[in-house]
Order: sequence, then C-alpha cells, then structure tokens
Amino acid sequence: MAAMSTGITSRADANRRRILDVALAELLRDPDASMDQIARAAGVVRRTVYGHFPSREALVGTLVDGAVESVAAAHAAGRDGVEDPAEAVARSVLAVWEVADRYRILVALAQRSVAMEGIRDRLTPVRQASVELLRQGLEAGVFDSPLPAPALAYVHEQTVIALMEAVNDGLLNAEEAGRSAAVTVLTAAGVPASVATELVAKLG
Amino acid sequence: MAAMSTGITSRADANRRRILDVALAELLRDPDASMDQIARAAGVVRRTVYGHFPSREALVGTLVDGAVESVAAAHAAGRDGVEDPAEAVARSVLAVWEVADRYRILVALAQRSVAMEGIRDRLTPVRQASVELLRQGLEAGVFDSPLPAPALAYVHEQTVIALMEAVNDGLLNAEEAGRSAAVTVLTAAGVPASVATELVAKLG
DNA sequence: CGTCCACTGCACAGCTCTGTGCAAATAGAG
DNA sequence: CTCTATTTGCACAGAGCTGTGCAGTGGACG
Repeated sequence: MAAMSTGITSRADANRRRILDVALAELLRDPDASMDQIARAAGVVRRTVYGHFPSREALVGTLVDGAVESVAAAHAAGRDGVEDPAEAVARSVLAVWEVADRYRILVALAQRSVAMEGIRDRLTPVRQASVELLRQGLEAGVFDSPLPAPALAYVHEQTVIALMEAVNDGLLNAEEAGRSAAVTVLTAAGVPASVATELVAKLG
Repeated sequence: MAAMSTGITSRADANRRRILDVALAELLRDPDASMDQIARAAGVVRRTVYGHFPSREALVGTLVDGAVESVAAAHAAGRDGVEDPAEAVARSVLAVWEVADRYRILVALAQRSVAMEGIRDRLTPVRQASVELLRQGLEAGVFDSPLPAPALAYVHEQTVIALMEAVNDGLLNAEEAGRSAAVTVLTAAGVPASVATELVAKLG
C-alpha cells in the first residue's frame, strides 16, 4: 500500500479532483446546485460523490477551505515585507487576483444566506489584515477617505468582486483587469489617479 | 362595493402590506426564506399569505417590482437636469441611498443564483443610464479611470452595496453614509478626493 | 342582530433533495 | 486471468417546501 503511485487510486483520485473542480464551477453558477447536478456535471453518479464526501456540507467545506487558504496566502504574500501601505494594498490586490478563480466560489457563497456566514468568519484574518493596512495608510495620510478603515475594507472587497464579474461578463480583459483593479482600489481610497497608475505600473 | 374606504378591506389591506414589509426583511436575511417563515414573521398563517399572493414567485415579484420602480425613479430624479457628470453621479447616489431599504432586497436576491437573473434585466435601464453618465464624464476628462464605463458602473454598484452592508453591520452611521458613498464613488472614478468632498458637501 | 369577508387550522398530494444500503458491473494491478 | 477497489444502478426512508381544498371562527358593517 505504498508503491501504488499510478494504480487504481489514480482513477479514484482523479475523480475526486474532478468532482471538486466541477463542483466549484457548478456552485458558482448556482449556489444551490444539488448533489445530483454536481455529480452529473462531473460525469459521475450521485452515489459516487457520496463515496468521496460524506455530505454536501463536507464537499462545500473542502472547497471553501481550499479557496480561503489560497486567498489568505496570496494576500499575505502580496504585502510581505512592503512598508508603504499604498504599495502593499496594490500588491495584495494583484496577488489575490491571481487566485481569483478559487475566490469566485467564495463570492458566490459568501454573499448568500445567513447559513453560509461561516465563510465570512474564516476570512476574518484576511479582512483584519486589510483593515490594519488601511488604517495605517489613513493615519499616514497616504489615503484620503471619509470612510473609517473597516468600511473602506468592505468597499475594496466589493470592488474586486465587481471587477471579477465584469471579467466574467466580458466587459474587461482578464489580464489587465488585475492592474485596473489595483488602481481602482487605490483611487477609491483617495490616492490620486496619476499616483495610483504610476505605482501599479511600476509593479507589473 | 364602492363606499368601503375603511371597512373590512382595511384589515385585509393592512395584512397585505405587512406581509410585503415583513417578507422584505425576511428575504433580506435569508433569500431562501419559506412562505411559512414569512407568514409566521408577519403574524399570520401560511394559508393567509396564499390568500393575497397566488405563489411565492408572485410575492417576490411584487416586492422586486416595487423596489426596482423606486430605485429607477430615485436614480432618474437625482440626475434630472444636471449637466455636470460628477454632480449627476453624486446626486443619483444620494437619491438611491434614500430608498436603500427597498434596494436591499434587490441586493440579496440579485446576487443569488441564476434563477433570479430577471432582476438584473429589469435594472438594465438604470445601469444603462449610469454607463452613459460615466462615459460622458470619462470623455470630458472629469473622471479618470483605467476602466471602461461599463466596468466602472459595476464598481459603483458594488460600492454602494458594500456601504449598505457596512451600515447593516454597524460600521457606519446611516445618515452620513449616503454622502460618504457619493464621495467614495466619485474618488473611485478618479475624481480627486478634495474635489469630490467639496462637491458632495455643496449638495447636502 | 345578521351578513359577509378575511383569517384560521388542518389535511393532502406532489415534488425535490439528502443520505444510506446493497448487489452487480467494471477496470486496472499483479 | 484473477483479485480488488471503485463505480454503478436502484431502491428506500426521511425531511422540507409548495400549492390547494374545505370547514370553522371572528370581527366589522349595515
């Protein structure tokens, strides 16, 4: 049970991974997608899905955990060792944008009913980091906004989400969208448009 | 059947209105709230709700229609006869903010599954007007953003939504929030923070 | 006081979804 | 070719929701 790198397990593992991938897409399309819908979309029978995940909640949980992990890691990496708040914000937006695909499931689920409130909880550390960043920037005068840092964090989160939807809807090129998102987030915080543009251009 | 202004009908009408009000709140809390939940919250039996609305869809539809109407009217009134795009944007944000309570149901439902896509359709006129406004502003150089007008419209929509949530979560005072929303939307479009602040202050 | 209307309470059929059990088919490893 | 893990197909119980029917109750109005 140690030398089975490409054995039967591979097919099972492939199925498991494919189910997760398909579930991501399917739940993005419809947060209420049933186990049957997901199974069929994955080219598998419902019963098989239950062979990999004991319940719908477990399946979604696995998805959410992975996505949260990616986002948190990207966000942290983006602002790692950067002292200027504006640059840190720009970098973290760009980094999060890279894992946007995984983030989308959070978007679809987090904005849903009260039941899925646990997701917001799990994202708390990320949000907290953002708020701290914004507070520093506001105190340093790098940012200029009538909003307190926590409210500004909400705006930033929703702005990124809005631009992801814009990409989904074909209004925006996915490649430049990341940079545009960074610029927009900075200007929303009160950074002059020219300064924001230059700063982000410097990071590409 | 013509002179019953305060008769039995009043109680029935009062019930109908209360059901609509409560449904608004309940669906905001949980977009999947059942007819039973809504009925109980309205202090009425499920069967009674079906006496007023033939189906769940009809109830939600009535709600959505009313909300869309309010928002569209407010948005139009806000930019009525204003020639400066920046001021028009600021005024329309402030006007929409006034009917925010009705708008919230749209927020909760519109961001839900594909099934509720009809809502986005119904809001198309409003969105269109926003885009036109933004396009004018971008061309005139009043706004400065790397985003095309339609994408910027998405950002504005989500920004307003974000600040509504911030109010809901107690991060922001509802009274000043409207003005802060207007300022934030303008700065996100590239208007210098000082200019945006002055402009909005002038409108209070 | 009687009439009428809305509301109630219950019961019902139909649908969809979840999670489980079990025998049979299948596909890859040795 | 045989063995084994995986997948399949079907069937089932349980739960929740929707929409409807119908007899009974209560309050307002003339």
